Amino acid sequence: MTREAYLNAVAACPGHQILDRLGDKWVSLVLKELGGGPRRSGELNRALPGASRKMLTQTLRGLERDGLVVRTTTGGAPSKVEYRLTPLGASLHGVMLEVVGWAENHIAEVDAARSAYDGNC
Amino acid sequence: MTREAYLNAVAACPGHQILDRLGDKWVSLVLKELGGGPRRSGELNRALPGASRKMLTQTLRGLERDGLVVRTTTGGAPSKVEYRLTPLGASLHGVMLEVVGWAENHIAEVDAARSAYDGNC
DNA sequence: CTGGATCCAGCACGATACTG
DNA sequence: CAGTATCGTGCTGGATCCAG
Repeated sequence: MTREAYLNAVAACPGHQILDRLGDKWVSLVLKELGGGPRRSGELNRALPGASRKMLTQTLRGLERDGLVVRTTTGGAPSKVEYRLTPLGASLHGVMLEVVGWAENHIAEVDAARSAYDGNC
Repeated sequence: MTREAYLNAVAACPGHQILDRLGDKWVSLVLKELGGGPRRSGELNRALPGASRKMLTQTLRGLERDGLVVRTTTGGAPSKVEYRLTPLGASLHGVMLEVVGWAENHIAEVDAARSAYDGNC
């Protein structure tokens, strides 16, 4: 019970919610893609060959729900749907880029540490 | 095969590796805890009641392997183990704090968006 | 005190087929 | 073209027991 309460507290923590989102496998990729401008659903599918349509939709729904992405439907026979970042989403994208920047600057150290660790056992 | 190749490419991306780490449920909590100074294993267990010892160890091993955390054993009968952040780890901790800061500044907007989304259905 | 090994349940994800 | 529903499965993570 204590555990459950603790877990709830953790889940309610703002930082954790966002960290969770960013950690989500596809969120960062979608954010990155959308950071380059609005995209159609099909374009995202093609740009992210590793993501099943299910996951893509799921991810986009989540982002939409959080107000990070806007979904625009231009209903026609060949339905067209466009996704684009909201200002809020763009802002988060910016933060994400900082993390990515850190990663690129320090990945060498991490790799070195990994090699050392694996080598020494 | 294309998918697999793509997934490998994604996995190899520095940004993704770090994002994955930060997104890991316990990493952020451990980082936060260790950001307050070195901790003994038992202390971490008590500080993070939601984490099973298995996950804690697993998480710490990962961080250690990445050179973000140092594990110091003072072998005695009652073995004592201390974990503390490396400079690299502290650096990542700083980046994480930026994300957390963003989260705290914008969580209200996210919550509002969620309410609106859930309300309209 | 620390942490590895094992067993098992829950769920997250992918594939497929179907609606509009 | 865009999205949903269903089903099967592989992996993640928790509980427990055991060793140093």
